[in-house]
Amino acid sequence: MKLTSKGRYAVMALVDLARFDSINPVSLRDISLRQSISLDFLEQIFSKLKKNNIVKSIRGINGGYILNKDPNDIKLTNIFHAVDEKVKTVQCKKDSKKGCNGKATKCITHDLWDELEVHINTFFENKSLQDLVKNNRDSRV
Amino acid sequence: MKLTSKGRYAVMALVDLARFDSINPVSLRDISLRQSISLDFLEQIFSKLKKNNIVKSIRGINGGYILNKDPNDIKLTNIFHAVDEKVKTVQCKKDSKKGCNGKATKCITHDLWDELEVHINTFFENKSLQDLVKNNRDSRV
DNA sequence: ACCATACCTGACTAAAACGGTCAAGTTTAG
DNA sequence: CTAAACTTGACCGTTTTAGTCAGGTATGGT
Ligand code: FES
Ligand code: FES
Repeated sequence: MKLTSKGRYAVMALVDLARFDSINPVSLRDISLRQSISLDFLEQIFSKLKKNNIVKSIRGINGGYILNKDPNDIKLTNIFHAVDEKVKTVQCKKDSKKGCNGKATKCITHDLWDELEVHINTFFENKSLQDLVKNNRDSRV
Repeated sequence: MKLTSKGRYAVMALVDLARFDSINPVSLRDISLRQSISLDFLEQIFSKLKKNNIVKSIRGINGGYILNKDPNDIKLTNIFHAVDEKVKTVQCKKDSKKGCNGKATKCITHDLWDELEVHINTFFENKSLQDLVKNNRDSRV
């Protein structure tokens, strides 16, 4: 299971973006300053977000990024997937017939981790960017 | 968030132990062989489990470990806590007034991670060792 | 035309975490 | 008295993390 800074920052940056992009594109510099995230790191992250069609870029002066979809249609799952944070709790390869112990049968705890995986993914699938923006409406930076 | 081999092995080993400890203490050697876990690593893990009163040790020949509580009373939460796998999704210190960004206010995604933390912990609190043993009754190694 | 702004790309790296191993015990049953 | 099993703590190679650095390229405002 992975939940690292990359994923955390991705979500943070997108919430920021969603709140400010209504008028103009938002530059990474602004996000960097507002959220205290390294600019270089943000560029790395947004490169991936762009490849996954979550944001669009506008180059040149006054350029920046804008969302490529409705915030309601951007689920946390999508974001994590874009930045390669996989919620993977089982150790074995899902399709393989072998267990994580190298034996022919699944290990003694396989079902448990699988259940947990579903549990967590459900959480991420039910949360959209819009939900997060809504919760932050009153506490503007 | 952490979910590493140590936690996984701890659960795996305890399920194994729970299934075999009815008659005699179970030696780590046996668990090691049955579950394909390094013996040295198991010793490290069981040392912690013992400190947290989850298992008892019986020294000498024919010794081994036995559970220190009813399998129904051993929740996964307890196991993870014992081996220092903390389900910690927020980045900031909970009690601190400062956010993970160093600012005075909580970061824009703090509530989200907090909610996730509760979501996962609930899962672990509702699962006991007994539940896992039950599910493996039919598929004996 | 120019140039500042902002996106874009890839290589690089210090530090931490992971997944153990190794060594040197101590305790107890048989 | 000795072998089996627990006990403790140091150690370490590899991988991942969380960025940094260095150089681009595109574009629009003046
Ligand atoms: S996690 Fe799938 S076999 Fe162990
Ligand atoms: S996670 Fe608590 S302030 Fe960011």
